Amino acid sequence: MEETDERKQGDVVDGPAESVTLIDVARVAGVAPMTVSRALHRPELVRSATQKRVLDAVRATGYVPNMLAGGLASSKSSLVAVLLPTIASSVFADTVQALMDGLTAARYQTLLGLTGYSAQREEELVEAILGRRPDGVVLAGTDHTDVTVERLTRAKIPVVEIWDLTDTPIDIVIGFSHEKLGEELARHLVKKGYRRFGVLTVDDPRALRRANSFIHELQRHDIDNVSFEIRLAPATVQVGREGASAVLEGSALEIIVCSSDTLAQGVLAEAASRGLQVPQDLAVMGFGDLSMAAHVYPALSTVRVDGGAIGARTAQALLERFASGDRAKDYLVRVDTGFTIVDRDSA
Amino acid sequence: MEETDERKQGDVVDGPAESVTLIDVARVAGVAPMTVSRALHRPELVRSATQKRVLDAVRATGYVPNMLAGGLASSKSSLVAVLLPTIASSVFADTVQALMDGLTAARYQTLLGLTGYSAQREEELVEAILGRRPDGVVLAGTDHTDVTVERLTRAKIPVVEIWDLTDTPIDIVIGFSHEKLGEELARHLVKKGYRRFGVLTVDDPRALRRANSFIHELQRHDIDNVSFEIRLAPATVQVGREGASAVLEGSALEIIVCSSDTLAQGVLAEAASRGLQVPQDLAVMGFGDLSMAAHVYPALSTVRVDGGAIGARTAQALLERFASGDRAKDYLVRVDTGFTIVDRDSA
DNA sequence: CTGTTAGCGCGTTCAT
DNA sequence: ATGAACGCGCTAACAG
Repeated sequence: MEETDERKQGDVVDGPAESVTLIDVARVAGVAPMTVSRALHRPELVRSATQKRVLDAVRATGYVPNMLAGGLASSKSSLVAVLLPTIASSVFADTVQALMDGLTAARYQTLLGLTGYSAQREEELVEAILGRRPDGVVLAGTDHTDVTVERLTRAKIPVVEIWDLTDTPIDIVIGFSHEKLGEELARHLVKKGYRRFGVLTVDDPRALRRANSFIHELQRHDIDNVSFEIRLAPATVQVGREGASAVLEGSALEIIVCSSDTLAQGVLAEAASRGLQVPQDLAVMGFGDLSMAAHVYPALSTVRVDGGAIGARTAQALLERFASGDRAKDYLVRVDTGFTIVDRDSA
Repeated sequence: MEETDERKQGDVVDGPAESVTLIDVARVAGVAPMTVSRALHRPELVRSATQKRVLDAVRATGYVPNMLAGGLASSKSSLVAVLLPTIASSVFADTVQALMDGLTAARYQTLLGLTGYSAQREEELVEAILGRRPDGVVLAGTDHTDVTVERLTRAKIPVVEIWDLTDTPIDIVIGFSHEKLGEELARHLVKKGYRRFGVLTVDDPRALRRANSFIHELQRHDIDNVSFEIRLAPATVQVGREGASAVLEGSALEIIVCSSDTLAQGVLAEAASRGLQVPQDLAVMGFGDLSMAAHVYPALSTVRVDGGAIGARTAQALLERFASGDRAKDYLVRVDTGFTIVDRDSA
């Protein structure tokens, strides 16, 4: 890392040095401050001639509205907080993109917080973030500390829990049931004739719930000897490969079910290095949204989730609430975005 | 998508309905509002007995400081804006993670904006975001509209341009030279004996600069017949695979240089489907930070960039500025984080 | 359609 | 170590 610090040349930018306020603009435009405010936010309430003079004054002065002041005065921040476990996990990428697209179009801005899969960290972040008086909060998952839930409830703003489903949401929940997914996947694979299963998962709470309900459903079909391996998050290809070794020890398996496409790729790599054909010798099941996986590994089966839909629906739900002025949430919304089992048949 | 809206059961949360203010806390604690403020922000200026009474009152009331009001009064928002082309491109994931880790530890919050590689969109976002009076701004790249640069300069706050290097930064720049990278890579590969090159890139500005300087340097070594293919961003594996087909048309190549690891994976897939051994029959060069690539494809060469270091260094630079009270930037900082050519030799 | 008054909740600056 | 007065920049609510 080469580093240089140098004196800056004497380049002074012309124009007003101090921050321009609404009052300055009003003075230049020859109107009252309130008229400037209106011209900017509710142009329909202002004569177009006045409107023009104001806009000219804004341009002339380089005025940038202070949203801290505006928010304080109006109790509306135009801010939405988004709390995710991590940004690394690409499963959330589409969701965030769609969510932000929707919010930005409606002139909302996004405050991002990273929880690292820790409910404790989420709790701290929620406290800090509520100080910003966001108009809404989006959280990944439904596992929160009691304090988090209480703070969120007291804030009396729309709260959306995503990428999961529950009968007792804080407010709005948009996602799918990880239990149902595990169950359906088990039934699907049993019906296809698989009997010797391996399960490889990281210790992310939602992944564990999928795995547990998967295994539980297998038991209902009298399949007990499942080779079960849990690794520490984050899920990387390397973890997948090492995990595959562990899972494959002992009895020969017909299929390994992974908690993510990334893990699955590691399993594929391990399979390849052992000379196993996928899916003939060993089938591999992933989970997620990594469109890459399907292209690179046509042999990989996966459970696909539409992260973009979750994000888009979340933005929509928030904007509806904002528009309706329902700052107090007096009805629940529960959207099941579902999932799709994408199966590469062994022939 | 199954959807349900249901009336909420009559669950009223106990505790104060309206927002608690500093004054309420002061009343409960039996002190002046100012003392509460101090107890919270500068505990060392308050007697520990008073301190305790205040904290008890805070807990009792469920008070959450209003940072809009605090920011307005103190002209300090504790907010850092981060503008990225996209969140999908995993190259930025490590950077954002490290940046936010550093900032969060210092109690700064992060406002995220997605520009979609559009300087115009960036300009609009900058305007909107400056209204929030952030204490600092982080931008990907150094290509901005004049208006963007002017607004940022006028804001008189630290501005960090990352993932690129320039002699004329707005303020701070932390990254590496894409031109130098292209040049060095060309020299490296020529020295290794390669002569028949293909280049596959997406139209992201920085990728194009790498590609152009790469090709230019090849020309200085009398290599002109480079098979050059530009595709529309975003870079996906699918694009990589299709692009590979295009690049491979015409004369046989010894190596294909890609603008990202993701594209490279598509090229690898295409190579495999043509029965080409990598790197013996065809070498493939990627770019980025996708640790996955190296594990899944040991045959893939790449130019590795330490995104985490960029993020960490950016946080550090910002925090230094904040601490020094240098709201007006009167010196330039230029950090070259460099890059590493990781070569899988053909034997 | 436009102006006036009042205050959002907090921190700065003095005084005590 | 603590308190009182003032204002940050803006908008709600009303008046005209």
